[in-house]
Amino acid sequence: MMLAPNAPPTPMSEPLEDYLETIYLLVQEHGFARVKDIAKARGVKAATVSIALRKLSEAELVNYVRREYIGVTKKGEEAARRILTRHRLLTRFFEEVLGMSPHAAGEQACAMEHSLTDEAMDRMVRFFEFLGTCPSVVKAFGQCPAGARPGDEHPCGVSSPECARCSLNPQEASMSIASLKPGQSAIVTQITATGALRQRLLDMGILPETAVDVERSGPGGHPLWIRCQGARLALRRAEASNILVRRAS
Amino acid sequence: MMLAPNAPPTPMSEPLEDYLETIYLLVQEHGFARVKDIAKARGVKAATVSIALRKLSEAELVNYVRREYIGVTKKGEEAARRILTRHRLLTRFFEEVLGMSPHAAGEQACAMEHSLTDEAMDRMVRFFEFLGTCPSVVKAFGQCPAGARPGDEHPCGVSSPECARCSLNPQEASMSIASLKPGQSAIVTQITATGALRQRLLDMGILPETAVDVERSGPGGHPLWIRCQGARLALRRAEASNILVRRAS
DNA sequence: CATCATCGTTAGAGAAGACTAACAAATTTT
DNA sequence: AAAATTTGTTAGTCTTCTCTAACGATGATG
Repeated sequence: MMLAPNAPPTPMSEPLEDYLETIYLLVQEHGFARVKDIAKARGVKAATVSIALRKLSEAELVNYVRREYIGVTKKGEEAARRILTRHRLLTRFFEEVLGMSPHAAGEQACAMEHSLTDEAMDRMVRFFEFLGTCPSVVKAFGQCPAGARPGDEHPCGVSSPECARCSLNPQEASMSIASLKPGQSAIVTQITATGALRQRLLDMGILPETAVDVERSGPGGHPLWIRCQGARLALRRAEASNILVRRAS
Repeated sequence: MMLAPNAPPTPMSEPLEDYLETIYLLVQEHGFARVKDIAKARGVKAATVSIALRKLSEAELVNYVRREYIGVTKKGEEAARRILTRHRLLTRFFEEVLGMSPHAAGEQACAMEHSLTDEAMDRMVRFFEFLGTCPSVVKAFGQCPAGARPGDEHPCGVSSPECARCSLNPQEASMSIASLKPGQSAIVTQITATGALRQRLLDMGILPETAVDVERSGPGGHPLWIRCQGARLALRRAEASNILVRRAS
């Protein structure tokens, strides 16, 4: 299976990863990124950002000529999305599973996003895939009163009829993204790929419960263009068939 | 409620926290800690450890005279146990919940232990308390084949008879550690305390599924001495009654 | 068009953490 | 007891990230 060789990303320092992430987000949100805004977002002085930009530029992660437009390169975009995906995944864990506030969950995710290994990320995604099809688990946890003592009445008996996976029409449930038509939207439910391909798809931001829009879908060997988390991605059909979705409701 | 004022621990840098943690573990394991061993454990040169020791000493976290015995102060022990408890908690999550190998789980925990907030820790402990009484959840996740597709046959329907909490004899299930006799051992199942007391108990290493041994248990107002994770702790009865245990099997 | 405010850059400094090299102290061998 | 090895310390250097201060460049305004 011919794949982009999954270039071992040059190890980047945490601050630099943060700058790259910030720049990516600013460009996505406002169409441009200024030194001043980056500095404000990261809580540092402009001078510090200037230096960081030079380093990111040397590493070919951002396109940038002194005093001019700041853009993220192809390579930089990949790295930024990699971090951002980890951020999203961790935030969801702290928010949806542990029940923290969006703000606290985001802060916690920020602190941990740099050190989440590929393996841990993979497992966490599987956990979400599992929870997504058996949501009664998290529900039971959420309803379980915090201070409850053993023996207390509480709703921990979850029954399988609630299990979305079991009660789903298999035809509908196992739809792959490759079977969608241009213009259609869907929600990722599961990534069935394994190994390097799985990691690559995850790094691109394809996580369970992520919205994807199909933009172009050629027949046969043509790639599938999708939008996911604000970015355009091209997938081969062999890759796309490993992404299961449900139609957006 | 008169409590140790829960001194806002002087913010310590990550490397220093790591040194302190290492020293604590070495002392606990071998009875002493040498510069050489600390350096080896942390993967740095002895010279670097020397400097770190001076800083830890200035912060009154370790007792240490040049070229002499290296010991951890009371204050240092508290800080070390705080980190170590986070380490244990995260390791358990990656190992028991996500199913990673002990080694990979430990590495991942190491990287994250410094940034786990009090709130996230609290919520995570609650999650474990929940899982401890409803183990079928993790079991179902573990058995759910990784690549399974929706519609596949799989064991996600967990029934409440498996719920330990529901089927436990309430009398036995809600035993507090305060009701144990000297010499008896038990496993923590739940910490019912809230707020600062809860945080303090957690920081001392009292987590669900942790073994505790009662050493001395005076009647009435006398404190309860327990061993937990290799350390001796003195608890007031009011504190101890907030720790629920089951007898060690 | 001249002036002024804003924005970005450079230069210089400082803290933290690590390293190497040289040296001092302690322990073990011979 | 002397020599050799091991262990720990100090001094000096390097890198990374941050800051302040001073200085250009850009663009808006009177």
